[in-house]
Amino acid sequence: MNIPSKYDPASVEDKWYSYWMENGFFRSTPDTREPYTIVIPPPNVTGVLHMGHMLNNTLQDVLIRRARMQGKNALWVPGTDHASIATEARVVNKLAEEGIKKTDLTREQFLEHAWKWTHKHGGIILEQLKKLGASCDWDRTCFTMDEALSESVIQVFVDLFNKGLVYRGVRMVNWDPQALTAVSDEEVIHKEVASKLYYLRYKVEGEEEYITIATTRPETILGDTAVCVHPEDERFTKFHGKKVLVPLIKRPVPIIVDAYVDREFGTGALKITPAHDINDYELGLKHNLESIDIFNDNGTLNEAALLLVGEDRFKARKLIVPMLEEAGNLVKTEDYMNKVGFSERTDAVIEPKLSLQWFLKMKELGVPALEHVMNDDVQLQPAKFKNTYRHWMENVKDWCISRQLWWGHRIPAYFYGEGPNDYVVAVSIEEAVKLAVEKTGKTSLQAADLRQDEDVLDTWFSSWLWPISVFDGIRNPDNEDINYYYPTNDLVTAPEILFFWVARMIIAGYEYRNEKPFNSVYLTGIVRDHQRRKMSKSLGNSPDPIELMKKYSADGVRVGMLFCSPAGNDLLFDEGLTEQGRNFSNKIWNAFRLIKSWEVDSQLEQPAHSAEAVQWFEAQMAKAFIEVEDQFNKYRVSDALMIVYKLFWDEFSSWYLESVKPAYQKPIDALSYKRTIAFFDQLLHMLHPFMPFITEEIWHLISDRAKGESLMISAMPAPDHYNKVLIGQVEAIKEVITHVRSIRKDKNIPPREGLKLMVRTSSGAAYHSHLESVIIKLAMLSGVEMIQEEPASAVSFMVRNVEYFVPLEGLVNTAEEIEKMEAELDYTRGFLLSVQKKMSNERFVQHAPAQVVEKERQKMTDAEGKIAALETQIAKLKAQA
RNA sequence: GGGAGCUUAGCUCAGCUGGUUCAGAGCACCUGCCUUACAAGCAGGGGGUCACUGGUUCGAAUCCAGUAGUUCCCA
Repeated sequence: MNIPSKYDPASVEDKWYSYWMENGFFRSTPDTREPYTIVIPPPNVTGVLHMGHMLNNTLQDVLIRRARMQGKNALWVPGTDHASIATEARVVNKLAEEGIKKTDLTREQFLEHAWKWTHKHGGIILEQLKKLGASCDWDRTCFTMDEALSESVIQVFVDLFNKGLVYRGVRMVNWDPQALTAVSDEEVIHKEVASKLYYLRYKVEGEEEYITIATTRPETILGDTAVCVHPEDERFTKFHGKKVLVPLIKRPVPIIVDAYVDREFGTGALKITPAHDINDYELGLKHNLESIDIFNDNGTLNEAALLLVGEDRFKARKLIVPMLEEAGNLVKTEDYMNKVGFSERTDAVIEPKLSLQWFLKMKELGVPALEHVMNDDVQLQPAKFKNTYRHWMENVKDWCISRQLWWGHRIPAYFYGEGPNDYVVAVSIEEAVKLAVEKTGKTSLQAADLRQDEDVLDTWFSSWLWPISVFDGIRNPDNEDINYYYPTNDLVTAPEILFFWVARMIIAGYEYRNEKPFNSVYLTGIVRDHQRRKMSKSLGNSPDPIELMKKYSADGVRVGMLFCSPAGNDLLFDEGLTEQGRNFSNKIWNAFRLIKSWEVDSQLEQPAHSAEAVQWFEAQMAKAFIEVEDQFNKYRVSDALMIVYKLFWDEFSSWYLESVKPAYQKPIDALSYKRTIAFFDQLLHMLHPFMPFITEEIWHLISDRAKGESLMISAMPAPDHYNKVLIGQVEAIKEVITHVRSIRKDKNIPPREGLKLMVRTSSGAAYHSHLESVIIKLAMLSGVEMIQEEPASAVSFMVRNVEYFVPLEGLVNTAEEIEKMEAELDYTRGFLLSVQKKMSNERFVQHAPAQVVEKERQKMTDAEGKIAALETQIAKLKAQA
């Protein structure tokens, strides 16, 4: 058979993905098995795959494939999120390119465009996930704006409203003047910005005195309604109860006193603009100040500003400074670093703004969600995030759930009049008419008389139901799916959305199922480049995942991602790691090629070295299975992979295969062949969750398989014990072999030239003679001989107190040998001294556990034996010289 | 300003309830090999006062306190 020496993934990956799909291996329906469920964190419907998705979904696929092979009924539910702000922004941009303004369209027309866009681009990302090998049940693909999910959202809103938890109110919100919508606190990103601090003096009314304040936003003075000083600040006592004139517009405003003012900052006097600063707003409420809103929704100044009407806020800032200077109000300007809030979605500077919004009361709802995370009913992996979580939940604020957008779930509130409370909340307009009639007594009210709220709900208000709504558990709370699959097992997501999403899902879970949505949350790190910069489109430092998979194969990229992804730590992605992943594929491929090239001779007896190697590898592999299981239980997927990687590369390829490998063009015995194939088969099982494609390919090539058989649905071996003693013995003979190889290299002896190894045991040290034939084979020896007297002219070494000699006539440099041994003797003496010191310390012998003391005693006798052996050898060598 | 975390080899990180699995892994590096499975490879090898200072202890990378640097979250 002629198999190429390089594995070619391109021809393999699509073939097996189709095979899996055709056979319905990804599908799941409730049955009597234990379920294992993951719901995907739904990516934005119009998004494209980035490195964060790659990491996230690789992890999910590893978990789900492993669970499936462990005999669980594994279900991974895929889907997408409508992402109102992001998607609407894209649609607006696209329309703008076509010369269409959103304001020219009706809501219905705009939504038509948005749906078209969604259908065109939606699902691209899901197709990309298939390339990665994601074993989702695609028949269950959900979208947050599917009918069932939308109805669930509306039903929940109505329910929460009826429970008195949803309310409408005027609040200071984070206004995005570009998207023209309020955004939640969590969607505001604070960044340090170099700006200026302007010192402005306000004339005291009726006097020739001035109060100087400092501000970074001079344009907002037009909305000032007070100046505030600290009550105990003596500099200002004389002004208490007086008024100052706002510069330029000369509006008299009161000087108020409040301990809120930081006397040390700026001048110790603070201008108060309740409409445009959250702290000022609070003070305004406390002191009954007027609130003057000087901005339009798009960030330009309105009539209330009196000056610079129609100018953008940043232009107004530039323009007002010279005006203030001319009027004699500008005292000085300083450079200043301050934190400014930016919109996560549009990057516009957030404007604090008073507006009428819908809110959800969070305090009460949050109680079980906090409790069940703190007591580990819901486990955060890694647990360090519990602190952060608690901090947030203990300080949770009401959630502003309305957005001034069209793309999303429209708020089901229907107004029948102009009053602030002239509305009803209902799941449908028919229901709303009924309620409105009831509420008003006006039996003549009809659907046409009602006007639905224009706003839509925050996207997270639908995704917080995701683990329930994908199983239709809101509308049909007792259906078979939700009863079987919920709560789900693991959620894999980024810590950045711990509060946006994870916390709220937990809240919704307890509110609507009286049960957690998932057992564990695996928080992945952020994918960064090797300079620790976050990977982003704007920096251009993110590789295209699809290109990466083309270059290094899906398996290679999966392995590359996992190599650098300890849970909760950011990962520094490096293309070198995907290369390592690809190289690993190749290694597996070549091991397969080797085995496949063997010819079997059933007449042949199994050689001793093969029998020994088989026994040993069986133990070594069982050990690895047990360790992998342990790592998975700790969600240390990266470490689990490393165990498999080393098992395959070092133990299996470098030690085991080299031991059983027949000489060139010689056949192998049937028993060794059979065992080797069986080992390979098990290794493929172990590897499959990480590298599904190459393992499936080889699994089909290595033995005859029936139609419809697949590695992905075959059972994962689960040994529960292994021969620890044997593994320890093999570790010792590996050292022996390495020593011999090293001597060979030092002395430049070609591999063909057989060396003789002599062994001397004393003081009870054990030489593992049953493993001798492995030593002979791998160290390429001509023979092994047990001796009493050390031979003349030999290089020697010690492994675990057994002395080994390689006689090398004419090649031994006696002086060098002596030097080497004396160095080792020195070290061992020092070591012995430190142990003796410990043993002669009575407090150690008394306080330390007996086991520890016993170990120390053993070390002492070992070292003593070693010293004795070295001393006699050195003496002998010296006598010769 | 408040809170949390991190600091171990050139890089990325393991080291759980203090004691030979204690100074480890992978990559990178150095040396020699195109040895018929694999140069995307094989064999051999060199790297670290465990940030600093003090404390607890018979014993500290590990526990405690402080210092410095660094990252993140919240305001």
